[in-house]
Amino acid sequence: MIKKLYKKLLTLYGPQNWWPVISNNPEFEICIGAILTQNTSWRNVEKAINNLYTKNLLHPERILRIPLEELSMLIRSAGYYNQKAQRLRSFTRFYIENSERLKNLDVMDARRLLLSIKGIGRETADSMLLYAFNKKIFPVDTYTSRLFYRLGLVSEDSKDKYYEDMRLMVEKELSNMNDLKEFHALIVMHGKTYCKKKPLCKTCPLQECRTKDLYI
DNA sequence: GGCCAGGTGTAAA
DNA sequence: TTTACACATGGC
Repeated sequence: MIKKLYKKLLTLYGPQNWWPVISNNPEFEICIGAILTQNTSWRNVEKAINNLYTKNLLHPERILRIPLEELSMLIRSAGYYNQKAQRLRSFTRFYIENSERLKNLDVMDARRLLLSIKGIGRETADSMLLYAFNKKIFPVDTYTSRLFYRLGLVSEDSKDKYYEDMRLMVEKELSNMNDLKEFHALIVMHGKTYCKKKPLCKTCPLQECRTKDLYI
């Protein structure tokens, strides 16, 4: 089922080639982006990342050197800027100390480590692990939860409640790293296009969805 | 002008 | 253990 859905989305939208980066420091930039995009549209995040890039701040040591208030203003467009500036800091401090160790750890050990940082929840941790550290894990986001519910794969649209179930469903069927990256990106693309909170089912190209009564 | 976006932490029930 | 709320800008 998952694999079929993946193929379908791939045919519909083509490879997404996530995660988009602009600096020569993808690993750190992706982690920063993962924090900034928490409950925020990527469009708003891009502006913030561009600001950081322009000021040459997409480096752990540099980003720690500017005043917190200045950092907040640079990422203003990404929303929750006071909170996120603090989160960027605490993550970066962790990153400087642990990034090398992270690379050598088993996925789940690395995950536990990331989750111990304040401001890094499951989705953010899993996004970092997959896209920045190239570890095989599937990040479940709001679009995944919504789509899986509408497909009847989970009994309600609750990301928190079924996070691990949905993650494992995917990891069970997709073992290739690139497939995991693409699938997550494709779900977001499809979500932004059709599978919105106010669904565009009439025109949604996913037959498997349209035939379900649940897909409302 | 309201709704929503690639969530997370905390406090109350 | 679940639920409610704070955090906040910008596009449609």
